[in-house]
Amino acid sequence: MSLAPRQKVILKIIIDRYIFDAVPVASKTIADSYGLKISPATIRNEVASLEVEGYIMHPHHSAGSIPTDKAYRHYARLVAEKSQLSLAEQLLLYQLLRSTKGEIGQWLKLAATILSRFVHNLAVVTLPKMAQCRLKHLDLISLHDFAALIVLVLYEANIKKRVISFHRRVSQEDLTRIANRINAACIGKTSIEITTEELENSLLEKEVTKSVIDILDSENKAKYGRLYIEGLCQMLSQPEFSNNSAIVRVLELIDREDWLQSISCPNLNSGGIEIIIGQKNTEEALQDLSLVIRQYGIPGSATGIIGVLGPKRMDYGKTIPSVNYLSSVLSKSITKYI
Amino acid sequence: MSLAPRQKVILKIIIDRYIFDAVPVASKTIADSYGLKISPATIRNEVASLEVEGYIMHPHHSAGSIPTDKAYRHYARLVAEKSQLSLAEQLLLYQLLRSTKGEIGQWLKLAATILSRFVHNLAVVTLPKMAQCRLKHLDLISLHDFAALIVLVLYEANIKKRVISFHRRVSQEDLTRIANRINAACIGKTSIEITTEELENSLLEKEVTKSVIDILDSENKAKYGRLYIEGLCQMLSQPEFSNNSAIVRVLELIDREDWLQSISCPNLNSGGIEIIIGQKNTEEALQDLSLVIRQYGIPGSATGIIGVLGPKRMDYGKTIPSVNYLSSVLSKSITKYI
DNA sequence: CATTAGCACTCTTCTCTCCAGTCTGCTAAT
DNA sequence: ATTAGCAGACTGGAGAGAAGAGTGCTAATG
Repeated sequence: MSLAPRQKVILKIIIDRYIFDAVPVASKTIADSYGLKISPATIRNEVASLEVEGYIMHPHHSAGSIPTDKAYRHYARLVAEKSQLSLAEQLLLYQLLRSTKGEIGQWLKLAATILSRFVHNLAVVTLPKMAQCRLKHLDLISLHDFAALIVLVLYEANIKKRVISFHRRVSQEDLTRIANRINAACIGKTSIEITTEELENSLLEKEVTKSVIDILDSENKAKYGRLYIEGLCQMLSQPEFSNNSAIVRVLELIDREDWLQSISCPNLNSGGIEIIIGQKNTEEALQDLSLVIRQYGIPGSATGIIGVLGPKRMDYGKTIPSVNYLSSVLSKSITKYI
Repeated sequence: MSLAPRQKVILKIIIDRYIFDAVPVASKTIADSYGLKISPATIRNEVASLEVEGYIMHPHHSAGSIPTDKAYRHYARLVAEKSQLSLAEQLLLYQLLRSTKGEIGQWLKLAATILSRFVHNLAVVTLPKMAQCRLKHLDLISLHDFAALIVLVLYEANIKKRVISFHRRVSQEDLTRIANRINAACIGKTSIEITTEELENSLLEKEVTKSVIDILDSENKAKYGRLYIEGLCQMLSQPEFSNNSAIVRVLELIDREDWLQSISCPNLNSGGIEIIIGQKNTEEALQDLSLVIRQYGIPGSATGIIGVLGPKRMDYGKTIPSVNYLSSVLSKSITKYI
């Protein structure tokens, strides 16, 4: 059932207000502010039907109204279509993002920090990642006679390293020779394509190739690249986290490396923004929280995600366009690094 | 003034007990437990002199005793000399540490996780780092015509990368040639030694060399290598953090990248364990906490640190030998990676 | 018929008090 | 030197009461 226009206005006021000060909104407050020319009594009637429709609830009998998950979702859908950052805000974020150079990881971390400060919640950004990693360059560097460092440069400018041990002495010359051979044969290939090659002449070469495939495979298995999380204390300063069991729940969640992987985000691959509010979260620890995330990067090639985690009572009107904007900035700038 | 033997016993009981259950210790509790054959009244007399000496205090007039910073320091000094992990504990930690392979960062992170679970507090471990970084290997990998990825392998198996942009087209062949020349001339050198070289023939080579020096320099500037922090929620489950302003204070501290750098640890470079309790911390946010850290690695070559952060009321008897033991294990195993 | 004023009722929150429990500090006795 | 005993101090929780905020309902109003 659709809401009457005035109900929509009242609902919006309740949500805005509650997002602002985290206090249940009284009918008098609604009537007073915002120049609505109706009395508290009328508002109470409307609020009663909003409650029947499941958009608001009361924490106790004689308390003001607070929005339900349904209301937040309704609100977020509206906001996602309409809200944009002002030019000044866009410029601010853009300028802040330019203040580092060089390393993509540092830069994405900066992006997360900026986002978290801007929306006062926790920000997550992942390194961009290919669906199937391809080898760009291989180095073998002798550590000592019986061990070497494998350095793998992937497309997306990502670097993986691993130590490999040998049962016999191996010189740097041997290693260089093997690296050259593998580079010549495997550059641009995925782990599957490398397996089909039959380049292994020596046992050593075979061993190294196996490690390379192993590294590529383990990289492929991950849904996202390395995760940067910033602004924990931004989020935890929110009144929702005044009792510390809520804090511990969040900390335990993000202590787990894979928490982001287990969240299902159907819109993400199509490039849309994904807004998961409250109970809709499959992850139990997230059921009092909201997650706003979006993909960035070059679809089909390297993609990462950027997003915000916070209480359901987050400022969607600011958060959603911020994520959208930063996602597009990252998408454009990422080509520099790849 | 030195304490009488019985005072020492009582003091130890108070500290042990308070570390165990975080509740002020009453004279009756002391008398009852531990088979002391003296009455609460006698104990109260002794406690009174302990208070005069500054070893204990009372949170309010008729409350039990809690240890002061001075008491903790006294206690920690004793423990640091005597305590050792049991063989079973050593074996446990050792086995747990073997469960990963390949990448040093992952391994150190695992070490931090194990330590934090073991002592129920926050653990910090840094990547080992040379006082002066030396170049081990340089790679230049073309990203596109106008940009390349500089990959620097340092001793300590540490890898640094940076994107460099050019004003004209540069092919992979050019890059490889430059990389070979720089490798030939600079391997094993520090940033200072490289500057004195006069190998820059082309503008391009000059530019790359400058970047290399820059990367080495910025690496030199840092006091410690990359920091791994684990077990935040272990620490925050302690009763000391039941009010969340204490939590936010800690979070704000470790959000700052450089917090560890600003702590002065005179014992660290001589290889000893450093125990900084309460007010002795220069960092204000740490003044209610204790930090137990120690160097590991190969002095003069690559060294890192490993330590534990927790409330002053931490289990020094377990924490100190754990840090000691893990530091020595890391020192031995680190050679595999370097 | 939508709107509103008025009022009874509910629930929270703050403060105050009281009481039981805990523990110390002191004194006098051993 | 040690201890028993007791007064006094402080905490923490329970309970009561009052103030305040806000709703739901009803009846009146334009």
